[in-house]
Amino acid sequence: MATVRDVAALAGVSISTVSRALSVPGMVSDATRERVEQAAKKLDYRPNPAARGLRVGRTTTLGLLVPDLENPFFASITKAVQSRARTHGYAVLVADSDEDAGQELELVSMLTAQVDGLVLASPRSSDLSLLTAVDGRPAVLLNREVEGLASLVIDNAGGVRQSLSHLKALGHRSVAAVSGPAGSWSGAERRRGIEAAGRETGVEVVDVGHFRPTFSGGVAAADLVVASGATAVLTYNDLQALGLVDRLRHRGLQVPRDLSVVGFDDVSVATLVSPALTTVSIPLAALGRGAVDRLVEQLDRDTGESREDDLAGLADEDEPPARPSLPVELVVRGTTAEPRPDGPRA
Amino acid sequence: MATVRDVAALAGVSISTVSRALSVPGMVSDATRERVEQAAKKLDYRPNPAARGLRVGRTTTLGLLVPDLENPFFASITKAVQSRARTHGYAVLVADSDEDAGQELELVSMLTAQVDGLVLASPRSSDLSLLTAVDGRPAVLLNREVEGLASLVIDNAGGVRQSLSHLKALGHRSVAAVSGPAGSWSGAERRRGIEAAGRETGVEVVDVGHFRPTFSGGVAAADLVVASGATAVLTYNDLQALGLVDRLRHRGLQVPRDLSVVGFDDVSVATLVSPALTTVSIPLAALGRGAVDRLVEQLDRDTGESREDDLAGLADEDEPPARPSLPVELVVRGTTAEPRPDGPRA
DNA sequence: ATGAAAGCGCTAACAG
DNA sequence: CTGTTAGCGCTTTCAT
Repeated sequence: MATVRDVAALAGVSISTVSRALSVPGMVSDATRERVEQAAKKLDYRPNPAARGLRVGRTTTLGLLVPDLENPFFASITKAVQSRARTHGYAVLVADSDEDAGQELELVSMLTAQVDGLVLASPRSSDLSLLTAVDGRPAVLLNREVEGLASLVIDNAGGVRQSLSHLKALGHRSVAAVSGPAGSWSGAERRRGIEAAGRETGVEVVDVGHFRPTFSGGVAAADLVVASGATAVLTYNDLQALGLVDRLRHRGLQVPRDLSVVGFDDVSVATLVSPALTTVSIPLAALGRGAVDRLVEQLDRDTGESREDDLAGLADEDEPPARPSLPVELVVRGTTAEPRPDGPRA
Repeated sequence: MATVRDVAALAGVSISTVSRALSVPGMVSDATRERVEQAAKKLDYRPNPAARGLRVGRTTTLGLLVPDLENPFFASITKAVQSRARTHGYAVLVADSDEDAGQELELVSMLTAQVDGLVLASPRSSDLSLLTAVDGRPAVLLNREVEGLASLVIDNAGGVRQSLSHLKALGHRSVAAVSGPAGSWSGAERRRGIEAAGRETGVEVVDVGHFRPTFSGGVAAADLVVASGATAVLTYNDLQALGLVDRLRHRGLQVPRDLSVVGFDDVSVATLVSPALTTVSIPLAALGRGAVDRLVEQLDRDTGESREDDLAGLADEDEPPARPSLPVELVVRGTTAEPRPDGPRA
């Protein structure tokens, strides 16, 4: 690989001129800048990011930690994050913790050494572990809130509220709720949201317990849902909904005739099955982008923090930037309908 | 972050001793090593990878380039690659080209500067572009072969052969084939394989043309398949198969009663639909692992190439390491059955 | 076995 | 506007 020296030699200037011509173009004469640029192009010169990073103290690399890349939710997040990071000039190091809290923490400290900031998607570790692992370094939590850390979340409560309203409007009076994993932050949020919405709307909510956020989790929940006597069900996520529908079919029950089903996430398979799944759509791309933007903000602040000085600083402290949860949207497809006139089950 | 100097100061030794104690433990006395290790732990010292990289000339980072992270095939590859890379001590930089050949090439040259080697998964660019972009640097192609580059592929021909044999055994005599994107290397491989297998088995193969490797691509192909009069169809991938089945259903045709369908890839949704898809299963994890292993081999060779010298070197040249395509396996599920006794369609 | 010093490629003072 | 120089954190001769 060509270095500054090679370019400098070819252009007949010093290495610092090369550096300047390429990064602060306004600081050199047009003539030399031209020559340097040509020399650089001719040698296919690319500044060594490691060397620059060492000098400047920034790696222009972000770290992204996800629990499972094969989960379409995180695949989309990853796609959005790396795309947005690139537009900001950052590369992204991806690490998959395999849903393991221990590995998660280790990965955080591995990544920490080689990145400027971290995006932690749905981390499984405890609040405290997370706080100490991050240890004040730039980081943004996705789909999780921890006091003291920047985070970006979706409107979980709003999502389940929309679902319940939809079901009520169809005429359902008793709705089952399948909860997600016991440790899930968003699961807890949604459960709370469902209960609140149930009270508000006067719809009876029957919690059938915690189930894994997978197809088989949904299969396992199905029979309890049927036994509950509810005419509709809200699952923790789409995969569960799919498993539930499948189990129902095997039992000879039809969706939505015998039971209405609403998922959460709107993963792409939701439209590939029939009937297509009624579910809550999450702005995945916006989530990923937002996380990167927030992280880059932090990074920029750390760098050029002495701009408008105390005035701007104080204003910021008085009114911290609004940090709303991202809106979600119920999308009604084929798995919801009016309840059977003659009672809950077949 | 703590540096070597901090550790050296705390341990009361020189910085070079710290470096040695931590990387070549056998080169320092047990006593000092102990002290250095304790100091390092106490300060939570982590060698700065960028600095080490600058000195040693290796970044211990690998680059992975994929066309689309949201495609479950590549999500799995990514998961496997980053996992395997970690066991070899490498971090991985992920870049998504959005199926765009132009971006792909640009990303290769961006990544090149900050990684030791590249894994290029199903690259869309031309052979020549790829060759010049890689330009002799360590790289491994996944799911694509280019003369002059290391690559790892699956047995595409074997997969379609198994599919066709299965259909023939069920009694099918005329099978439609939906091709993938015109530029796809594996698509071409499969098409060739189908034709060869057709000749061998005496089954008539009707190519209905190229379609996008997506659900909608399958929907679009469905009517041509029906019109072809074939009693079964081989699609380019599972997503197509799903779309095809869906379109068939809308036309009032049943799978597998009216038409048998075989996909390719065995993505996880294949089992989530009903009937579950008969498809060709690919060893995703092995593919990802294999690519990393091959890349790391190259890297190690470049480093310590003067081990057994000419003898080993010559032996290697005479007999290049076996590079077989990875075996695939047909998994028969619900979308294939005997053809209707009374003719191809309903 | 250990320390001193050079230097990886780059940028940011500091001269001129 | 441009050149010289120091030094980011680390490994690796080269001495001792």
